[in-house]
Amino acid sequence: MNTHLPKTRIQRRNSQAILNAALDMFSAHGFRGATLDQIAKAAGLSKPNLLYYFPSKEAIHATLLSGLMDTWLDPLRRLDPNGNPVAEIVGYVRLKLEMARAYPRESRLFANEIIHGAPRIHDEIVGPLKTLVDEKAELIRNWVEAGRIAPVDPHHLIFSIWATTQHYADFDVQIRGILNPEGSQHFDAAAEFLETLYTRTLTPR
Amino acid sequence: MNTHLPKTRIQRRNSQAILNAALDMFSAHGFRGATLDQIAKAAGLSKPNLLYYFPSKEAIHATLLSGLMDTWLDPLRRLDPNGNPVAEIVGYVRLKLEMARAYPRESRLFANEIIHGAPRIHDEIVGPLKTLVDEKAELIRNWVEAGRIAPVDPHHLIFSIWATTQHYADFDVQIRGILNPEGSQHFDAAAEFLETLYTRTLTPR
DNA sequence: AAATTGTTTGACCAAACGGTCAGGATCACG
DNA sequence: CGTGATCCTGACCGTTTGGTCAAACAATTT
Repeated sequence: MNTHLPKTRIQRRNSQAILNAALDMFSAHGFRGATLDQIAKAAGLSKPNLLYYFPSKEAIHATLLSGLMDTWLDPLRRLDPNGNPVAEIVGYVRLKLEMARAYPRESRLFANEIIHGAPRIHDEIVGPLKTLVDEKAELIRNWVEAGRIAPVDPHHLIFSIWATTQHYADFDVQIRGILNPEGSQHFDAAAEFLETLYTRTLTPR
Repeated sequence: MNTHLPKTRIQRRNSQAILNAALDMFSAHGFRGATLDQIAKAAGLSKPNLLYYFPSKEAIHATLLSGLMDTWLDPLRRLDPNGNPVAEIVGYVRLKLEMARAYPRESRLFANEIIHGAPRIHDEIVGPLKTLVDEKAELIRNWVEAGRIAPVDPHHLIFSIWATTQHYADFDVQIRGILNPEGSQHFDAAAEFLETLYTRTLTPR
């Protein structure tokens, strides 16, 4: 492609500017809703110049998505079989929520793709993602069987963590409309709530 | 407008066909991603004929969205101050999940709108929605103070219910890719998990 | 300074899009 | 049957969009 191993200084700078502007636009308006002119303008380039760095709109989107996948799944990968089960899972929740706070654009880009049927990352989902999730679900199942956490369906537990944490990024407008928060303070209350939610659910009694 | 009180039989039938086809397209591809030609074709009409029933693409979308809002919030409205607190909330969860199963297109339409900043329903959010949510949050707060449910942040409790239930509609593709379910059986397991999640969280001890 | 390589642009294009319009077909009803 | 209202369509239009291209400009190397 065009973007791995950017050689010159200018290439690195412009590719980065394009990807950043594209992330803004794609996450705010969706793939179809974002235009090359918008992206180019936001990146401070002309449209032909933008297309000098990426062969197509599709290519920019693909670069963003594939670059995102790894980062996005990393917290789950780090769920440690040797740690304290409840602490591990609650820690995972906290990490995911911090990512929703720090990288809402990425979360929305991802959400958009999935809502629309994941046409460009379907293989990633039924492949590596499923493998990883199944592996971690198995780990959780073992914790349940060992009586170290209260019984729960591991897959649905993971889904609920994704849902509750990413919700704060994806539905940001709705939450702000209701809470009227200043800045992102409400994330602290969210963190506390989610910690309570999962601690009570998972602590064996 | 054009669509309230459709007079003739043909008007009723075609308006309905258009809205149904539009719901398909908008929920699958977003507002910008859906085209009038697609919608018209899916509704079995020509594009000019479609525009005989609705003045614009925007109008179709607005009709869908406003028609949806009421239905979507109804379950929350029915949270009963006189019922058993835990049962009321768990019942609300169950209802929302059933809606996600029965009306995934509506859920996605809504999700799409919010993700993209709710440009067309922002007033609804900071107005009626906020009012309703604040009112129900107050109810939950009272339950907490009366010791009838364990202490939780009411707003974030509601958010988590929205997130976990709608997730099964909005992220359907991802969930199917991971679980490989037949039909929508996995909704039963989801219902059981969520019931456990909220029962353990809310039951006072 | 010349030559090579890398970067940027204005002008342009074909396709797709939302929407219009004049007129033709069909229906309901006296 | 006739006639007015409703319903439907092909042809068309202006704009936007993703993308191309030849040529100009800048940087680097020799």
